[in-house]
Amino acid sequence: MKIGYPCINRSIGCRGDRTFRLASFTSERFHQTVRENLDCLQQMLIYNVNHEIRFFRISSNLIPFASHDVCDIPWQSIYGPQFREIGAYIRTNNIRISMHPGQFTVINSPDEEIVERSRRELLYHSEVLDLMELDRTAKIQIHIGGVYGDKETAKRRFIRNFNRLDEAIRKRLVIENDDVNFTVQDCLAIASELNIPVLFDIFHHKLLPDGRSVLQAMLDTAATWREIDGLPMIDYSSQADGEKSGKHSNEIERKDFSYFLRLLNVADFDVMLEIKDKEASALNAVNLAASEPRFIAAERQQIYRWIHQSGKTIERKGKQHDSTRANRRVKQSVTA
DNA sequence: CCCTGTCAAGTCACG
DNA sequence: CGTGACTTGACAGGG
Repeated sequence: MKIGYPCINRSIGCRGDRTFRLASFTSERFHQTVRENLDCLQQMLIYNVNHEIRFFRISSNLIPFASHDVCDIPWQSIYGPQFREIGAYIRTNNIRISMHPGQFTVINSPDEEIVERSRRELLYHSEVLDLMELDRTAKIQIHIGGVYGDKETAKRRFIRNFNRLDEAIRKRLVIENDDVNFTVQDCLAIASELNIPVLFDIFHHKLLPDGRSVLQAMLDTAATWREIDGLPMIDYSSQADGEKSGKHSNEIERKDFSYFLRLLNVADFDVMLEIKDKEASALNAVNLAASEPRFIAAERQQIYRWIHQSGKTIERKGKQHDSTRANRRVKQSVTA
């Protein structure tokens, strides 16, 4: 198991996701920002290795406007040497890498132009990973997309459009359950047709359950990852205390995470912590995992209940207007 | 310095 | 119909 955090490190004084306004796009501005982002990426990776954090999500902002018409700069060749250097560091230190394109990447859209823009955005992501010469365990995770009033048709269109994507994209693409439209079950159905992995998001699953227990969802999604894809990835986060249902918590909750850790004894994953305070939680998580306490019999019942909560205890936002009540319910179901 | 309107992109739900 | 939310709030202009 590796533990990681997404995109930015808040304690080293640089960010790897600097960008600028489209209106202020110039060659100078572009190069300045890309240099800054790549240098910072190297610093973040070094920080991670020094702190035993061996999983990292690279920001989609690494190369701003990379897939936009405005960008005719051959960044692939210009920054090729630095990409190879970063890739060598990643391989040497056995770091797992993922990327997660934005919500504008929708390959099941009925609008062909949106599909094409999405393809170009995905191509940019695959180029970054290819330039680093990473094997196909470096993944690009996306959601299925929109429903457009007919989920089955939307799923069929995802499958059809996936098959039209470049091989460089297809070999890295993994699909993730979301919190409003497509469940783990939906993703598994699509994945079995396309023979691609499903990345399990545990928090989304609690917000949009499909009847599976957390453990069952972990086992079923893990089974979609072949040897060549690497260890299954999982997105871990939990409910922000006292906030609207669906909001990620600001820091890791030790108890919830320690229960989660027990499940990793059953099915091994690389764990991405989608938590606001980033590397701070990753450090905590690494320490918690390192000091993984022995399984205590007295906790068996609690852990069993945690494993088997299907998510029905959490109301969807919107249907539950009294969010504090929903949040209290979430908390109870986790800590009961 | 601080304030704030706005930002490449899509979809959906809320009010 | 306008706004917020989403993997990540930050940029940029004005006071």
